[in-house]
Amino acid sequence: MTHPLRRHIEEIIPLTDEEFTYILSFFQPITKRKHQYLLQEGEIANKEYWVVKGCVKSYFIEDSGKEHILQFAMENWWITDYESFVKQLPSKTAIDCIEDCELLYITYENRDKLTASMHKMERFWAKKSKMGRIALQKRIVSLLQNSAKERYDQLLEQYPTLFQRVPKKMIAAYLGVSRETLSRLNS
Amino acid sequence: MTHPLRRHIEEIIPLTDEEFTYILSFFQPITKRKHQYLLQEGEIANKEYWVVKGCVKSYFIEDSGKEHILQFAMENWWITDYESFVKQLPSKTAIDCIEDCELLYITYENRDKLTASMHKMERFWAKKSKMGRIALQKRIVSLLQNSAKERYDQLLEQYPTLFQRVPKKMIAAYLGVSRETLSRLNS
DNA sequence: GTTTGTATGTGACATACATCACTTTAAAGG
DNA sequence: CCTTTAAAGTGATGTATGTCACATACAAAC
Repeated sequence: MTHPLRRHIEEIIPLTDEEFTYILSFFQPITKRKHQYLLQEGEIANKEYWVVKGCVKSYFIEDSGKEHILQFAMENWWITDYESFVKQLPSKTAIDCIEDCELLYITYENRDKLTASMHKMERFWAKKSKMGRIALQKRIVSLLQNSAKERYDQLLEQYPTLFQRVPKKMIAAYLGVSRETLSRLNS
Repeated sequence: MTHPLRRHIEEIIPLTDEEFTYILSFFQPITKRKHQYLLQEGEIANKEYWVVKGCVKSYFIEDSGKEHILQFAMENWWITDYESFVKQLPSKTAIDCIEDCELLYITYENRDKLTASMHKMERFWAKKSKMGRIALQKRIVSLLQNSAKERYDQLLEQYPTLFQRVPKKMIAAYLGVSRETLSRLNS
């Protein structure tokens, strides 16, 4: 059976067996339990994770104690603190497991080596970066244009499974509304 | 005197004279007057613009008539409808000149050719894409975390010249507040 | 220079959403 | 299985911001 990471990469760029073996050699597997962290605020993000199984969130807590979630990542999603990873500076966000997780990670150094030695992977990540930027643009549009209810409905439509896997208060923290308001949206 | 585009690229990657001459051959200059457009909603963005002089905005108008501004671009900034440009699909946004402008543009095909034939430029745009993504992330954080007043102050601090160049109602349309509210923020 | 339009300010009022307090329900942990 | 903790719902109330209406001040256009 094809490796799930290979299937994922081949959605963008076809690979030979040797190429995928080579790519995989740059990754390490790791398992984490619910509530364990992948990155703490202030650490330098020197790994990028790919979720094999489970669900994680990247988030920060403002001084008042309010949590804001920047990203969820479920199966086949990448996650890191992007700014910290790219600039190799302390991260302003943390990443926690919402469920028990199986992950693959690639270190900053290995990603550098892999992109330098394999142009296909440079193109793969360039494409991912473009897609990520487009997704963020859409979220900005949604925040500018839509009410809490509309953003809730959009998210539900786009990621219906998310709502069975994460508590509503995290959905609220992602959408930028209080959990009380979110609780009242359906009525 | 060094060409401003060369100075701009060399902030990221050093170039030889021959390399820059080669790069520049892929660009075309164009001038536009205030209120003219660079891209209309529904067109495919087949050009990416670099602002030599002047100021432009990318925006969309929602059904109610409310304008939302996604990006301003002044001297040394790049602008296009990123999603439309990358996917070569009709754009949901328009791009207009706020002042008389001098621009350089590169077509989609030329950018393809240039990145394919010159790895330095592939890396240049990859870096730009990463930085763009980080900037969008910050804007999301700001929308989730900060009040209208705080967002106003942040923007004023980051781009003080913008406030002398564009009407306040456009600042409002960028920040996601009504122009009336923005007008009351200083008091 | 008059006219027309655009930008900006401001009062009155409406409303979406936040906050606080409390209850109910469900899940996690020993 | 029982205890503790987290999740979710709901009322009462506060507040930031939106909307509508109108006034003033410029700037552009003819």
